[in-house]
This record gives sequence, structure tokens and C-alpha cells, in this order.
Amino acid sequence: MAQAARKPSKQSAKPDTRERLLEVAEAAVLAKGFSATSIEELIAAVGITKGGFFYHFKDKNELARALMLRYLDHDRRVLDDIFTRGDAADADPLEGFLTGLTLFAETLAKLKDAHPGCLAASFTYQDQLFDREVRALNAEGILAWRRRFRARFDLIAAIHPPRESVDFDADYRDALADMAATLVEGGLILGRALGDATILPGQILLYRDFVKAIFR
Amino acid sequence: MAQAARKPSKQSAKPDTRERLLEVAEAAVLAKGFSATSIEELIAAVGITKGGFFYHFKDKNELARALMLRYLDHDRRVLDDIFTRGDAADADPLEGFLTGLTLFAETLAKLKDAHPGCLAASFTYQDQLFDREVRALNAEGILAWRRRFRARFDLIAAIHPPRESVDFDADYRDALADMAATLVEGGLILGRALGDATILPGQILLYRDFVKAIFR
DNA sequence: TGTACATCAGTGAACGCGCGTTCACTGATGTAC
DNA sequence: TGTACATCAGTGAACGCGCGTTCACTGATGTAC
Repeated sequence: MAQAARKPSKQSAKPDTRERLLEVAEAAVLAKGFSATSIEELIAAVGITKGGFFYHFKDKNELARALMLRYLDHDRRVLDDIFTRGDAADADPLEGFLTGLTLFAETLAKLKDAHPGCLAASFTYQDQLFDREVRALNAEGILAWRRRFRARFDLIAAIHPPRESVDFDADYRDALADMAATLVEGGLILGRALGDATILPGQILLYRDFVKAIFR
Repeated sequence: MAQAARKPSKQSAKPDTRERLLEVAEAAVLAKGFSATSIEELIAAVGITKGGFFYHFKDKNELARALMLRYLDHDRRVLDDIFTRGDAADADPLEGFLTGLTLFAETLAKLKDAHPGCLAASFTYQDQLFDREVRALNAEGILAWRRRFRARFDLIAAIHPPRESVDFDADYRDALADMAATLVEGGLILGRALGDATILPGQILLYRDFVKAIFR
């Protein structure tokens, strides 16, 4: 009981004004950028007044921070889920990873919104608007991807020796790990600019090919 | 004489107010986004008044259009230059291309500005701010990358058969071509977010590895 | 060589609108006794 | 079971500032004759 204090104890049906503000804000930020996203439009969408907004966020910068935190949490959970499922399909770390990448590509291909985006990319291209804390959160989110994939490649390499033509040192491993986030960020941009939702999944499958070519 | 009418005929030393506005605007847009970039700050940096700005651009949207055109032109010239030099080093289309990729990575590594960016990415993540024409220019710029690399892969594949494990059909060729722009866009984001200028060149070299693994 | 006119590249003042932020207040719900 | 008080989740009005845009005007340079 006591530890449930974070969320209102009653399991109310009303979908939490603050969360709805964040939801609407994220979509707006991805479409027009942070500074073109006005508080006015958010409260209009959610149906409260300005005072209500400033009850939830002390200023606009705190909205940015909250968006970033929400994004990081969501991101982590989605990746955990996908690669857990991949590993469940095969005990070998390489095969499980390859299956995870396939699942990832399929998930991305099924996204209802044809032109999604990544808050990290949006914030990075507007970083002058944010304080040190928000930028640090953003960097941390990307480092989380690096660590996740790097750990997996270490695991794989311990069992499956990479083909001799590559020097599989620390730098190479980090670059290969970073390639995942790189392709996601880049793929989202190409997909949106061209209005083609197949580009991002296609790039993930190329990544899968590349990893396969290195390890087996 | 007559055909020189586009540029002021005198080769003046003063660096062209309009061009300076675009230069300053591009840097500001890459740092904070388009709508947070004020006309006020641009004229302050260049040393003219607001009326002067509106002499060069009828409204802010025309500034966006001019930025996009300038970016496309610059982009094309840089790529032309690099891959022309790559081909000059080796007559074989694969070897020339691989050399071009190395040159490209080296060029990117040497950029004085450690946190550059790509206007296409910035505009894509704010596309709701722009009219159909600007968005079309942006898409066209990305398609130019696809066509450029796709043509090269067709050329290479005619001489060097890709390894049997890949089905080198039209979709695969396009995806492999798109991977270049994808890695550049993604690499710029990671590089900026982490403040690490080595990431982008590293990704280009991985791309080079991948292409090499496919064709030889 | 001089004069008339046109164009270029701006100046400088004014405008109204929308934005982020503040603040005093309020009705509904929860908790203590 | 009833009353007093505190907290939650807002309302509603007001604010000042900066932004994009307009417009009448101007001095320097170029061109025609």
C-alpha cells in the first residue's frame, strides 16, 4: 500500500492529464520541433487551461526533461522486450540476437504511424535550446544502446570467432554496436523524408546481414 | 558577359550579404531549429537591419527554401569531388568506390567543427513548419544520394558478382544505396549527441567493410 | 563629359499578435480526530 | 458519524516581451543619351 504512493492509489479510468500532455507534446515536437510547440496548443488538445499546465510543469524546460525521461524509459522497455523474445527463441547468443533483429525489423515495419521519429534525434538537432541535464540524458540514452549491443557482441565473439579479415578490437566492437542506433536514427530520417516506412526495417535487416557475415 | 549576369559582374571582396545571412542561418538552424532561429539574431550577426533582411528574402519561408537549395548544391559538389577523386585512383568501379569511401571518412574526420549537422535531418524533424516545395526539395536531396550509390552498385555488380549468399535484387541494391545516407544522418546524430567526431567516420568505414564483404 | 533616371541594397520606425510565465483563487477529494 | 483542515488539480485573468512583417524613404552605383 505505502509503496503504491507514486501513482494515485485509485485505478482511475481517466487517463492522467500529465501523461496526456506528454503524449501530445511528443507528437508535436517530432512534427515541428520543440520551440514551435506551444503550450497553448498542448492545453487545447488536452482540454485544460494554462494554469493547469504550469501546475504539472514549472516551466517549458521541465516539459523537455519529462519528455526525455519518458522517452528513455519507453525505449529501454521496447528493446528489452524484443531481444528477450529473440533470446527465448534460441539459446545461442548469436542466433538469439539475429532473431531479435528480425523481430525488431518486423516491429518497426508494423508501426501504424508511417512517419514516426525519435526524440533523441529531434533534441540533438535543437540541443542549444536545452540545459545540460537534458543533453546529458540524451547522451545517456544513446550510450545505453552502445552498452547493450557492445555487451552482446562481446558475448557472441567469445563463442563465435569473427572472420579473420576484421580486427575485432574494442573500437571495432563499439562502432559495430553504435551502428544499430546509427541505422535507426538515419533510417527514421530517410523514412520520414521520403514517406516510406519500409526503409528503416530494410536497414535493420542489412545490419543483420552484416553481423551474420562477420560471425558465421 | 551576358551570361555572367547571375552574380554581380564585379568580383568584389565584400562577402555578399545574402550569402552571409544564409551561412549564419544554417549554423543557427542546426543548433536550435528553424523556428527558434530569429531574423533578429541573423541581422545582428551580419550587421544589417530588418528591412535589409526582407530585401533579400520576402519572408522567413523563403529563407528556408534558400537554405535548402544552398545545402543541396553544396552537398552534391562535395560528393562529386570525393568520388571523382576515388575513381581517379583506380579504374575499377569497386576499387575506386572503396577509395572514395575512405576519402569520405577522412574528409569527415577532418571537419574543424566537431558537431556539424545536416540540414536535411533538421528540416525532416520540423517538416510541419515548411511548405510542400521545401519538403519536396528535401526528399529530392535524399533521392539523389540513392540514385548516386545505386548507379555505382549496378556498375560494380556488372563486373564483380556479389557473393552468393545475398539476393542482389533491386530492393537490396536500393537498401544498400540508402545505407550510405542512413549512416551519415545517424552518424551525425550520434556524433553530436555524444560530442564524438570519430563516430561518423567510423560508421563510413564499417559501410566500406560491408560493401567489400559483399563484392570481393 | 555631363545630366537624368533606374536599380540595388539597404535604413528606421511602427504594427499587432502570440508566446511563456505569474498569481490569486476554487471546488473536489483525502485524512485526522 | 461529523467536522476541520490539507492537498490535488486545476481556473481565469493579466503581464510584458520578442517575433515576423510592412512601408516610406535613402544614398550609392549603373546605364542611356
